Amino acid sequence: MNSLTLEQIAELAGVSRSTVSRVVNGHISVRPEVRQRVQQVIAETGYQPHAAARSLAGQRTQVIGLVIPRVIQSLFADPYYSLMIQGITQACNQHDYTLSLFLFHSEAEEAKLFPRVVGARLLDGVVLASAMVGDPFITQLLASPMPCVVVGRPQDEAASYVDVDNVAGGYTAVQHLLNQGRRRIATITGPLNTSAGQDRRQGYGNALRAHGLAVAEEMVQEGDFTEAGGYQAMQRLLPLAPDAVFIASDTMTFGALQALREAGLTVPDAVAIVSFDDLPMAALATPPLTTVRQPIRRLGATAVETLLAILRSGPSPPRQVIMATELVVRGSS
Amino acid sequence: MNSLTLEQIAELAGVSRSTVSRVVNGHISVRPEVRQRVQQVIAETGYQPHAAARSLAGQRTQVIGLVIPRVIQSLFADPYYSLMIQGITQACNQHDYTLSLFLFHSEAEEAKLFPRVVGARLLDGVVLASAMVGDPFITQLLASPMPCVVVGRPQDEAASYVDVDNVAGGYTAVQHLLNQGRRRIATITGPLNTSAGQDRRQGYGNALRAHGLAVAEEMVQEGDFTEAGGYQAMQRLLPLAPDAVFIASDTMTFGALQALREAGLTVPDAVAIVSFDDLPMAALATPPLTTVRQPIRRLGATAVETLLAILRSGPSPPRQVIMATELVVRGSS
DNA sequence: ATGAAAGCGCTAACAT
DNA sequence: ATGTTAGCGCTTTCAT
Repeated sequence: MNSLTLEQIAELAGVSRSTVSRVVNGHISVRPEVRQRVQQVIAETGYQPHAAARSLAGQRTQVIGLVIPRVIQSLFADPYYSLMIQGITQACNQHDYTLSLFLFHSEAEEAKLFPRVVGARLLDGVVLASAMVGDPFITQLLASPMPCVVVGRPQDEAASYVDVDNVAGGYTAVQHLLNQGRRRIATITGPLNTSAGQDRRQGYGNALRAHGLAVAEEMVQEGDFTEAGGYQAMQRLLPLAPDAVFIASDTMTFGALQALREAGLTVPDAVAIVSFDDLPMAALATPPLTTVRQPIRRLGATAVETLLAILRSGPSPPRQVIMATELVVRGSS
Repeated sequence: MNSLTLEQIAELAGVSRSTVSRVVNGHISVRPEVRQRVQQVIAETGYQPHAAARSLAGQRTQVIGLVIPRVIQSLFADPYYSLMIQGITQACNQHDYTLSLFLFHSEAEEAKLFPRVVGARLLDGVVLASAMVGDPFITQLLASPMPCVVVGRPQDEAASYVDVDNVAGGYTAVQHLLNQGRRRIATITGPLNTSAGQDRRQGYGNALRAHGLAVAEEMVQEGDFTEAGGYQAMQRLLPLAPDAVFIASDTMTFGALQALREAGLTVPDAVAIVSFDDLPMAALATPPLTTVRQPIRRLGATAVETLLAILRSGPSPPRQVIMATELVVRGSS
């Protein structure tokens, strides 16, 4: 079906190579009738341009990378990533870009693959997700000339990024609990070396302080965004007898619910819970979760679109998009 | 850091372009001292070959594709995919291949992207996952000259594939329930247009028949591998008062447990459950799940390795790998 | 063992 | 509006 070249199409259509190239790339300066004829031949033959030849001559690959540095393995299993990837692929498909996936399992892999990611010119740009603050890969990547959009809030404020307003999300969650009359409000945070972990914890503190309450450090337990981590963090919290917990992800909440069940505590009567994400499973939990919804798919799609905008019109000024969250009230609070 | 070309490295090392190329590609016919000198220069300069130029001249891209046709969106959120992707990326990283991800959200996208996947020569080969039986994309793909390994059991027996023994897995699960003295054993199947759905259901039937029991069609409820689907299927099963259920995926089991809780039925006392996958969450459920473990990561890695074997030594004979499952007994049975 | 040279299939600047 | 031409950076015969 296809090892035709531009040259052959040109011959079949009785025009030059350049004209075919112009048609393929949608340039304007081609007479409609000629364009028509060429398109006809292309359709009949099933001609498909050779990607490598195009990249070589044209200096762009139409490929972008999704880079996920050193996720803890169980963390990547969070449906969060699947949803983000769905948004990313959808945007790529729509804009005729191909997505390459770089998932690193160790620092050694990061180091080994870094040159290939930035040096082999096989990527026009990169979406960087779920980076731990201070990961050397990110630092290097942002310092390189490779166009890059971070999903999350990078330390480097000159970087382009797409994020949800995690501080506001955390604030809203805790405010909701306060409004319900809860006062012994604990939190299970995400990893505090991620921006999402930090920011949601910040929102928790802000809300308490806004209501004249102090943050008790023992009421703040760090989790790791996994179900097992949520379970353990909740167990550490139980002796403190909180009447509510803000948990920084739905997945951790599933683990925390388990710990509460084992302790014989009912939700929301004994302990109210608000969590974060609104995964598809959140509505199906027992009880259904009150949770701060973030638009995960759109986050992924927006990251791609932001990257494409940078590819079109240059890296400056950095593009920074903050998306809103929305509190979804269900049975757990 | 890098827009060096082979030519420049050659000059710096005082050799010809060809020699540098030989060193880069590990050919034998280079004097050790020369090789050394060239490698030195490469290391010092951080030279990285240009991927597109290489592909164009060398006829191979060192990129493979992971193609997932038309998943229902919520299905892709199953941690199963994350785990498989982890195995796939790990194998790719190890063998210096890049992975491109093609995730289709509609038949229109499949049709639009098919020519790019097989025609643009940007892929050396393809791993095809989670295909529905009879999906036109698969038919076309297997008919094309693109080297391909299916994860699952394709209809076309001439295709190369990697799968777990789903029939045996289902059999073992149900046999376990029979051994516990259960007799009213129902099943919630996967989608019956997938090979995994079909085969696990087959194993269920085989086990019943082996014990002299007949399959009652109303005890077989089709699910869709999602939690919501499991919930609904279990609700349909409740009026039939099964004393055990074999559920074809852990994710569906989470939904089914919810339905049982709402009905006030205890697991395993009133209803015993065996499911399939052994996701990380399975051990944390209430109760912990008895489940048929399948080596999801290794499945992904093996698919890649099988594909690379085909790339090395041709498509025939088709390579077909069947991996074993293992029953993990926990609290739900 | 090494170098010279001919492409791989395309884009884009230039010429017409 | 269209054709001509010079690369893009590499691999791979073919000489030597």
